[in-house]
Amino acid sequence: MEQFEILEDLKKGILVSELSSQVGKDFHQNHVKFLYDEWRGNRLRVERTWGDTVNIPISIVYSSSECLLPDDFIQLKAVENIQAIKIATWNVNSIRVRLPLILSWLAEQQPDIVCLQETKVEDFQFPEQELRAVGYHSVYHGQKSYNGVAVLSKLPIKKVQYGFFSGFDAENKRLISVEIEDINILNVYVPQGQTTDSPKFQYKLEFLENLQKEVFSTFSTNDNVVLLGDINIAPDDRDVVSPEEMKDRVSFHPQEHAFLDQLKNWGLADVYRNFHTEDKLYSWWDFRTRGFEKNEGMRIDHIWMSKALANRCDSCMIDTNNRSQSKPSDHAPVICNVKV
DNA sequence: ATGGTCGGTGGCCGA
Repeated sequence: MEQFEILEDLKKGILVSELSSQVGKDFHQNHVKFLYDEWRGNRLRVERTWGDTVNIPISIVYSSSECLLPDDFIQLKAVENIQAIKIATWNVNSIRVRLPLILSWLAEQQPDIVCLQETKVEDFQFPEQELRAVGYHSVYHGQKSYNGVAVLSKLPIKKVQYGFFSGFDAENKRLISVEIEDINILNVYVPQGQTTDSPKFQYKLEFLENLQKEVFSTFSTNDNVVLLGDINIAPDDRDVVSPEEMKDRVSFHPQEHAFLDQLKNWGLADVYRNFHTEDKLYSWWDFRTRGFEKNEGMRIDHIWMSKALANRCDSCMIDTNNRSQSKPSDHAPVICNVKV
């Protein structure tokens, strides 16, 4: 995306006219949209000097009636001013139905980065305008009816990777990766798997193998890596209602646990467990059995972080509040805080 | 409780 190329100039600070002539004829909608997003989100400083006689620049706060002028000096606010980055993951089970709940949740929680799964919309139907109006950039990778992943961010998104680097499973939109600040995030919706005797379970295992390859071959253990999303695996006995009943079943199968062990061995940590060690703390509850009312569910939505990042993470919680509101998702958001 | 409830689609599927 073209706007990433102007980030360095914007960090140093530049006149709108200079930026425009530097970029040349490619200075079009994308750049302008990006600048206004940053300004609206209070991440862009706009200094205006009126005429030649009065040389004291005035800081212009965004409003819907304001425009950027050629003589405005603009600068992205320094990263040092941000003390922490709040990152969330949430399987929303249709972004169209969930949008009102998502908007009220964004206003309440003010996360910096939100990774969504099961958006269930094609890209042309993604509610980009509504999210931009409340200060979020979005990148999305969707399809009709099923799957679909997206990342919302208050901070500029430096790079986007749609799907697997290898091209695996291109027809299912279950993975989107982004680079924001110094953090590489892989947002994934792992296949559910149905039952262990189903071909869908074989697909799940194949998907996990490819996901592992994606992480291990793209990054080194020293990189700031976050693998998060609807992982569709309950890691241990504490994460299901009955370990005995779940033994060898889908979402609790030894082959799925082997995948999580490999993540651990490579150097990733399920950060939720750094802060909460009790059992029966779930992130998903079955609609059909009215699981939420009985607190019968599974903890299948996780945030896995490489060592350096996990050390910067000072909290992680499952936000069950909005699960009690009208039209909830069957998943609750998982939110963590990463110090800068 | 081997059902139940959601969401999306198009005349049943996936979770």
